[in-house]
Amino acid sequence: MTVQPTRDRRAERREATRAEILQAAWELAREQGLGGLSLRDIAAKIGMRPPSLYWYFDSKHAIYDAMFADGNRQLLERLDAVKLPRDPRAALKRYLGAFMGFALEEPARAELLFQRHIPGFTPSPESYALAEAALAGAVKVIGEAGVTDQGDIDCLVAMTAGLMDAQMSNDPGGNRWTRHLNRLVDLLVDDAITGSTHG
Amino acid sequence: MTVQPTRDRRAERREATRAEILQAAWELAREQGLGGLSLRDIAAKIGMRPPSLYWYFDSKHAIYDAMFADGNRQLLERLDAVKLPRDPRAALKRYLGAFMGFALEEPARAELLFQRHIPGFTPSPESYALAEAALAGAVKVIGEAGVTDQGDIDCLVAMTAGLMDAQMSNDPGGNRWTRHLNRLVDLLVDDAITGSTHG
DNA sequence: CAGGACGACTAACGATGTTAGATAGTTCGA
DNA sequence: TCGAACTATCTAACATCGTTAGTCGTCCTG
Repeated sequence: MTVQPTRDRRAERREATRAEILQAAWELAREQGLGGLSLRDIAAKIGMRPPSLYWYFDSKHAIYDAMFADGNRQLLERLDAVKLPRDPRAALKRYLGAFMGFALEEPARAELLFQRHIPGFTPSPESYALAEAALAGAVKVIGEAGVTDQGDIDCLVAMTAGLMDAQMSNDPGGNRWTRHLNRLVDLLVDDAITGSTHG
Repeated sequence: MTVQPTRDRRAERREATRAEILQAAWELAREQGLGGLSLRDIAAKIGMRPPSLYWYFDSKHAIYDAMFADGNRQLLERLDAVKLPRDPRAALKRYLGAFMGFALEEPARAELLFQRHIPGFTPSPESYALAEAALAGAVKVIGEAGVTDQGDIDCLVAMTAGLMDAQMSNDPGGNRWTRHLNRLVDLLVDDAITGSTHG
């Protein structure tokens, strides 16, 4: 009976190269925008020829998909690390604020995760599940703040996304829109709560 | 002394061909999405070879730019035609509702006008001025409803865009998000007004 | 040690936007 | 009226892109 190797060095190496490709892709996306990402540049950055990338990814979209999953994992990690105040309302503000901070700190990442910017790209179900997990986290905090009606939740989410989008598009690096987050959260949550008690 | 021609038939013909190109572009954008637009398809649709398009437009981006201007003119026309109720608040709701209706009735057009979807495309100053004119119209109606603070205006605009974006992305053809427009308008306008009177 | 999986390569394809250059047809001034 | 200039189209070609096919050495394994 042969001794089972405790590590699969080949798989480790393969995974390491995959990670290297993704890292190069992220760097290039940061440098020259998400749309200007080319397989040739990625390959060049890690000392490869473009076709070799196909050993690790099925297509360019597969790379985008891996980046999408990657970004959402970063988001989940960030949101998990947020220290939430006891007060549910304050917790909600902190949570959504962290979300916005995450989105704004890396435009290319936000472009991939929150805007539909790559023509023809749709996240795979597995990757999209990560995005839904992040949304589910938000819904949980929203619920703890007393907002449970789906319509009210939709409003909160859309409003947050609207602020984030306007901020990214029109005033990146500033706070012209983000500064209104807390006020709008109060407004919507108050209205949702009083509305629900009235039946 | 020569008789001045009352019409420049050549210029008319040229302008007609330009319009024909744009119409073909719109049709293709509707059929196969804004991103899937190719000069070859446009040329084929009007019985031309791709390079001939360059006699009428400097580049593919120039075609996008003309479409952007075109779409914004449609928007301005639509908004101008809206019959506004006397009541300023109702007028605002009607106005923003018309805006949303316009955006949702043709996804490809909305994609071009309101989302940043074409990599590397930025509207020319002249075309962008049209977009700003549309926004100025909204600001006017918002002001007549009693909202004059820039922050409050930003909130209203971002909220409307957020609803529209969510609606287009997640439930095209439905009203899951748009149905909240009037309620949110009331909410924001009320808050803006009471806030301003408090100094 | 032999065979197969791994991991890279070169060559090439089809599609894209775009440029260069030739060529008809049209207009207009000398 | 004739030739020059402009208009409007074409063909040929290029660079770039994502992608596929086929090849070759290397490493692990049975």
